Amino acid sequence: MRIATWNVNSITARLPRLLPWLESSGTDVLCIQETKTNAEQFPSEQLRELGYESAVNATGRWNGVAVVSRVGLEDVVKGLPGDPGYEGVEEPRAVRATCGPVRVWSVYVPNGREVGHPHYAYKLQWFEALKAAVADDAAGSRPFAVLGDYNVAPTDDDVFDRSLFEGSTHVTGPERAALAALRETGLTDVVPRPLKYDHPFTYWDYRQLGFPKNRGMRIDLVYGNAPFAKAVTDAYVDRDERKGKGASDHAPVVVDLDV
DNA sequence: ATGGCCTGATCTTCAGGA
Repeated sequence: MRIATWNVNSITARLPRLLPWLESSGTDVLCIQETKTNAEQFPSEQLRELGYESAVNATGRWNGVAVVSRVGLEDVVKGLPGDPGYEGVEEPRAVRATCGPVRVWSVYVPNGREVGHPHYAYKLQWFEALKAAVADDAAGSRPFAVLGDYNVAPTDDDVFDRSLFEGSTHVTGPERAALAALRETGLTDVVPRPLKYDHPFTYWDYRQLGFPKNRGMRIDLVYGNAPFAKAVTDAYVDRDERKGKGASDHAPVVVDLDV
């Protein structure tokens, strides 16, 4: 089984690349983030024509997540139990589904904006809710993974230049501690291999030649439980999908499983 | 080749991204 996660930065804008990529890559299950659409405008019908069912949690121009699968789609849960919400509003940042033998969450962790900003506190609270929501499955015997845009670089090697991130979000102790706490539930960071260069970056800023200069970050992560991690036969970043016109600023992370 | 931001809405400017 081939499973992937991809922050598409608008599924409407990305559709001309997403649909061919699903087929050419042979992806069975795709976790999508930043659909930037509401559920009604999500291209469920076009995906269905390719043989994929969709579970969508999306409400408008911001955020939005989905799981699309051609190997079954059951037990759908839209939204994170215990989601703290931001300024009193719960945002569409999580959706869960069981796809054949594997259960997945597609998550879009809050950005945090700046250290000390209310959005940063929200980010840390959201991680706590995520941990509570996945703990049982993380410790379970069914292959299970939380895939998505975590908006945290787990180590200093996961950013192109640590010195440029001093005082910034995505690299702080509390954010990395939240990742560590999540792993304590029984999850392992399934680190993909890079297809080029030394670091498996998954995001490159659109600005200032970020991609050609490989000024990237690894913030799109696959956290799998023990049965999931044991079944992994390969994992890589499909950086080719970051190339050219009409690319998202994130590349897909692809994982092959023997399940 | 991989080339100096992109997206959608509040729409000719802006918020948000990270």
